[in-house]
Amino acid sequence: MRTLASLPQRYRLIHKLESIANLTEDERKALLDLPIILRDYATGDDLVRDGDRPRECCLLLEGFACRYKLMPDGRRQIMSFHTPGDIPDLQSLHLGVMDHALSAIVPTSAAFLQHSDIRDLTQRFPGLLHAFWRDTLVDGAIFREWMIGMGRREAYQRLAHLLCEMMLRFKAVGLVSDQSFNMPVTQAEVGDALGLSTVHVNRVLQKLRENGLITWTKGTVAVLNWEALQEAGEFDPTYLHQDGRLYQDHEATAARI
Amino acid sequence: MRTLASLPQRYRLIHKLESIANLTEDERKALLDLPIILRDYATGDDLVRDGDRPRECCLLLEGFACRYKLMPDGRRQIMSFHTPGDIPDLQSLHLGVMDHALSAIVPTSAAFLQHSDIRDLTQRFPGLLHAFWRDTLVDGAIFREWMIGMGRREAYQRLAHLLCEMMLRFKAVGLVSDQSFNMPVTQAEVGDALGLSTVHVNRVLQKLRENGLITWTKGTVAVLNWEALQEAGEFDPTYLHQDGRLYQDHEATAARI
DNA sequence: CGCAATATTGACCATCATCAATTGGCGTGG
DNA sequence: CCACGCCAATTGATGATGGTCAATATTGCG
Repeated sequence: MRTLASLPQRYRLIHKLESIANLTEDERKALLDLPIILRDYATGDDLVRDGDRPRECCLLLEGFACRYKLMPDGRRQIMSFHTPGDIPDLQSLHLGVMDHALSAIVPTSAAFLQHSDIRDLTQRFPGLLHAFWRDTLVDGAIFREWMIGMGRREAYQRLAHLLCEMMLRFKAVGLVSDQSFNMPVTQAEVGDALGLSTVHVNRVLQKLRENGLITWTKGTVAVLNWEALQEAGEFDPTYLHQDGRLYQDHEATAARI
Repeated sequence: MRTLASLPQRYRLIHKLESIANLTEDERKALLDLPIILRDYATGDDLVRDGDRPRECCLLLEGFACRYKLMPDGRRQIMSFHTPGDIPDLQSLHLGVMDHALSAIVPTSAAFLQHSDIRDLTQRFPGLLHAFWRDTLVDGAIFREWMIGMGRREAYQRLAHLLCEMMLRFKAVGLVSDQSFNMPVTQAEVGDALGLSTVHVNRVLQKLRENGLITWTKGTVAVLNWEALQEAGEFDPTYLHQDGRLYQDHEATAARI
């Protein structure tokens, strides 16, 4: 049986969890010993479908995914974006039925962890149980923040805020370099996430560029003026609860593994 | 030291939890033995404030509360409504800092449970730990549904959807009789929850009444046509995951296999 | 009875959606 | 190598949902 330890991306989950909780050496080891099933997906494929009753959770290794729900008329609301290191359907551990779907936005590979294995793990390591619980709570906090955006922020702010959030989340898994990160989503997808039309996303994006806040080409976002971007989005990172460890040192963590 | 068992509303929490999970006799008893601190609040008071680092969770006994966040310009976004039986800040068990506030919408009384007592309880009763975790996950599912509403549903649908949700949630704690329930919120508060202006809430409300779907006087909502209301809100109750007993059976079955 | 909060109504306006057309990038097959 | 096709990005024009402002009723309550 294959385990997480056999993968080149094995450190992603550890980084992610350590961005929100503190892990012991034993816990790190136990995580890496998790048996996995690898699966690859093409753009647009569903990893988990609305209505499913999963018996496994899915750890993203490469690519980019989103959770979404379709309206009866076919329109789509995207509820979250997910980077490598995320376990977007961790909730399925305790909510039997999926009330939304998870799909790959670009070619994506994922490691599937059996619920039974996770239950076993969290029984042996209560610290991991709390880390996972905490992860689902941060998830909820992000939903709340998106609600605020859609309810009370206008398009320009909303987009700026999303970019700030993604910047920090990518940073937490070591995927930001030189103030840029890979954000491989179409403007239509951004619209579905922010509750805006594609056309409007395009126009607002142009303003962000005109104002010298960002650059966004070929799926790569470069933040030119972090201060101004935060201000434009009224961004306060508290809700991300990325305070698992005060000072993160990814190099050190990577070296240990 | 006072315990939950000494209160007339002691069964609210049990009802609530049993609407989403299955409790054993021992677990029910242990819940009722929780030491509590009682506090009463007037309309508009904060039970928990943005930025707090709580060491206790708050179980609503009477009244009605909401979680909200203020924008820099003073506008407000309400992120959830809470009925007696809810523990709206259960998340504070694992997220140190409050990223929003909790306030009383009408005179409200609450029983505060120390984090340490809850931790103790969940250590002795893993079933309760899972029930609490599940509760926070249902919370998240409701946030997602509200996001969908604000992103993709227009005002009329949005309001109808909210009423459907509240109906089922009140039902779960035994607070619906004769297709009516107490919804003591102003139109301004509904607006802050749905991302609408007070004026628009008023107009949409009138349409719901004109169409014979509901009545809403003196804080009491009467649902005149449940079918039509669900249809108007495109309401699908799956996301409330009010299938605690069913679900637990599946889990137990799964565990046995 | 009278104040204050809430609900209601009307007029006007802004953000953003919709529709439609054009451009540009890129891979594929001839 | 180029034409074709497809998808994403872009632009323009028009309109609708819902916001804002302001005034007036209504209700609750001390």
